[in-house]
Formats: sequence, structure tokens, C-alpha cells
Amino acid sequence: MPVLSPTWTDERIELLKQHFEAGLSCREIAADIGVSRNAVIGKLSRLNLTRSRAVEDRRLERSLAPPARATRAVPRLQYEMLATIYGETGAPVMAGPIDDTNRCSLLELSENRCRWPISSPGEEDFCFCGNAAPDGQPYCAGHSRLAYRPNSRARVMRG
DNA sequence: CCCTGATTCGC
DNA sequence: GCGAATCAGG
Repeated sequence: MPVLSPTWTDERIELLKQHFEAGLSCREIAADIGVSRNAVIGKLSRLNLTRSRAVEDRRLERSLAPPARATRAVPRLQYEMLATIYGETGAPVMAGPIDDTNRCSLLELSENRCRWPISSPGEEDFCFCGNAAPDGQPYCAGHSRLAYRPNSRARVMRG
């Protein structure tokens, strides 16, 4: 990977459009791509992808949809998870209390097994964590910590 | 004050 | 073209 930041490559623009069409907020898009929020907005404007000036509408939709879940953990984005796992220097930490003795294949996955991927798809050793996943959670306790951020201002989205 | 997206304008 | 600063709305 180059040291310099190539700003807006075709791939980043694709991600931008994809996330935009997916309905993600500019903040989320920016976090996932790894640029500032203004950079995303600026680029969207240059691409004529702005949703006019209907910011209010989107905010209202989210505000009017608070079904239960007082404190909710929001899923981490790929960019953030990778940053958490590999750290700033690129050193693979993964020092969490995660057992690697229950790994299983895709076919062996079940509703109560951790779906955290081990290695990469297509690789010979590609498999899943396979640890016990409480509730209907997709991950075990250790990997949930990586996949979710208990943080966030999910409280009630204020008013 | 926090958030959001949109526009402006110097680079 | 880029994006921080700024603006505007909630």
C-alpha cells in the first residue's frame, strides 16, 4: 500500500456511491472510507449526488423510529474493526480472550455459533470462530466486542 | 450543545 | 478537484 493518500480513487468513489445509495449517513461513509465527513460531502456535491437540501427529512425519519432499545450497540464499520484489530502500526494484536479451538466450516455454522471469519474466503484454512454465541447474536462475546461499539449516542437520539 | 447535510472559497 | 470552514436546519 502506498504511503501517500491517493485521495479519490475509482474504488473509493465506488464505495462512496454504494454507501450513499445504501442510505448511510455522510459520517458513516466517511468513517468507512477513512476520510473526513466534509470530504465525503464535498465529493458527493461534485458528483451531483446531493439529496437536494432535505436533511430535515432524514433526521425526522430516524427520530420517529425509536422502538425500544434505550442503549444500543451499533455495528462497527469495516474500517474501524480493521483499525481495532491491526492497530495503527499494522501489528496484528488479537489478544482477546477468544478460543480458537471451536473453529468450524461454513456448513457447520448454526444459530448459536460465532460467525466471525477466520483467515480469508477462498483460503485453505478459511473457517469461522464457532464459539458459543449467546442470544441470537452472530458473534461470541469476544468478537462482539470487536464488532460492536457499545458507545455511540444511541440513547434516544435526543430531540 | 450535539448532530446532520450543503455551500463557499482558498488552496 | 479537493476539503476545511462555514452556513443552515433540527
